[in-house]
Amino acid sequence: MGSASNAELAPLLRKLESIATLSDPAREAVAALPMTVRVVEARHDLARDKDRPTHCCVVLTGWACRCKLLDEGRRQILSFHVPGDIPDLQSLHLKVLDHSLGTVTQCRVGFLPHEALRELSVRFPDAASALWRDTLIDASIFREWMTGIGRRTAHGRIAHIICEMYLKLHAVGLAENDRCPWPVTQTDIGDALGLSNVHVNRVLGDLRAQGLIGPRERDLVILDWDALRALGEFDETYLHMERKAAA
Amino acid sequence: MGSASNAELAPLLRKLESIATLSDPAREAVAALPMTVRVVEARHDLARDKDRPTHCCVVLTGWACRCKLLDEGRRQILSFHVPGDIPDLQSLHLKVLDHSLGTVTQCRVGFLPHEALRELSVRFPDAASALWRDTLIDASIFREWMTGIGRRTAHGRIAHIICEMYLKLHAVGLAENDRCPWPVTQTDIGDALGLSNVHVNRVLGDLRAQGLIGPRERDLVILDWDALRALGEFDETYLHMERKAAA
DNA sequence: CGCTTCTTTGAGCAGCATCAATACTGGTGG
DNA sequence: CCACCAGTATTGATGCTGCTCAAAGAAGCG
Repeated sequence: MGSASNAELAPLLRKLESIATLSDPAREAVAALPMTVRVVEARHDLARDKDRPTHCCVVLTGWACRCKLLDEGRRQILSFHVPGDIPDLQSLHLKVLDHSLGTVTQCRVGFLPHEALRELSVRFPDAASALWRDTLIDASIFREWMTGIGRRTAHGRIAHIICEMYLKLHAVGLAENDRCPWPVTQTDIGDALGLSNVHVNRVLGDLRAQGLIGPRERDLVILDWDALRALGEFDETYLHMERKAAA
Repeated sequence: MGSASNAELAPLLRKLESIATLSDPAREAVAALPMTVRVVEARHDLARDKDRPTHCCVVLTGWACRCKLLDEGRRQILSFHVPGDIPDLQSLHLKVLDHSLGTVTQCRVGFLPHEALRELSVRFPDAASALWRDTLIDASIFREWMTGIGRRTAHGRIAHIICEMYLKLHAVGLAENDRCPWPVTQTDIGDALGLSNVHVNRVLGDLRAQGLIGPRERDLVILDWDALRALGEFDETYLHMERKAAA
């Protein structure tokens, strides 16, 4: 456990300022939020379905994801989260969690007491708006994923999520030069997109063979933006970004 | 066009009180919101993708839906809306619409100026919480639909949406005795669940043959709740209702 | 270097899409 | 009152997309 500090909260501030404009007092109030920090190993739960959390989590480093578990091991990943995200901000107003939250990679995670966030919201309406807006963008991404899963081909879905994750990472300074971290397994991608891991593998193979993305390595390399955008019918409006990037 | 009145706003109040608790002053402030009312015919747009609305819509009677349109006539319906719902509440904080909103049946629709809602939010924090909460439940339903489309069979998805719509209608007093209005076409259901209209027809036929729902008529009749719940793995937690029904 | 996790590849198949034709239903006007 | 019409529901035939099962490479890690 650590204690609150401006440095620790930098990812959150950068994220909020990539989607909204904060007044100086609001920014300072966010930076002064009490936060405890923990390092959580990869593939561990941060909160479970049916929990009644008293804190919200901020991802400071690493990737997290939210998911629902069904019968017979079926899993639906609902979202991926990168530094600056507050994946369970909705728990501020929905007492019971309707899904689980866990790490994908090892993460540094900050815990913000609901009480402090509620007080922030009442005292700084523009901070409240920024947080509300964050949850609305979250919902907008759900709509886009739903559309992909319901009505796009496997190739389109995968092209689309590549575009999305690159832009999300770029907005917080973690992607540059058409290259970004890609710590998720093909099974993760499948569970996010409603596909089997085997089929994800084959489609990624196709995209590589067609020169849209680079060969397998630690980072994902995007070789042909136009083709990916076209294949995934990608239109970034739904990300509702205020500015292009923070880096 | 009409003008604001308590009677017109009753569906909105009933909906908000089914998901949150309002203080007396907040309830009165909601009832005093300025609203213009229009009757909109079935299958007409209320707002379009890329619009920058200055009002939010409240459904007063009838059903509405939100959808995204893709190439080659593909369509994804994102949600269905019944009286009391504010389908585009997110436009209060997201300037550009990322999808369209239209009527399913003929509707009476109320239009609430963003300005009035923003003022309400600042003056009555518990009204703001209720509205924020409403958008969070919206998002929760998106997560559930995403899970269904991604990981449930066609039979499960259809069973699930039947359970969901019945409960939503029941919460605002529009469903009783395992019977509820069902004004959507099989193509609508398909576009909501990522299925073809033909397959929806076959699955509905199965559900009827197995005695889970009644024969085709104006209303949908639920004959076997337990079987539908099991088939759709339906767990209403995600609807985050505060009380069982208003009727 | 041995273990586990992840990726890759092959073979066979099932769920659901597509195309196409036929019935039904409610609403309309003569 | 009935014929007509548009939209919707139903049914059949066919085949593609993506699933399942299975096994063999790669890669990271202690």
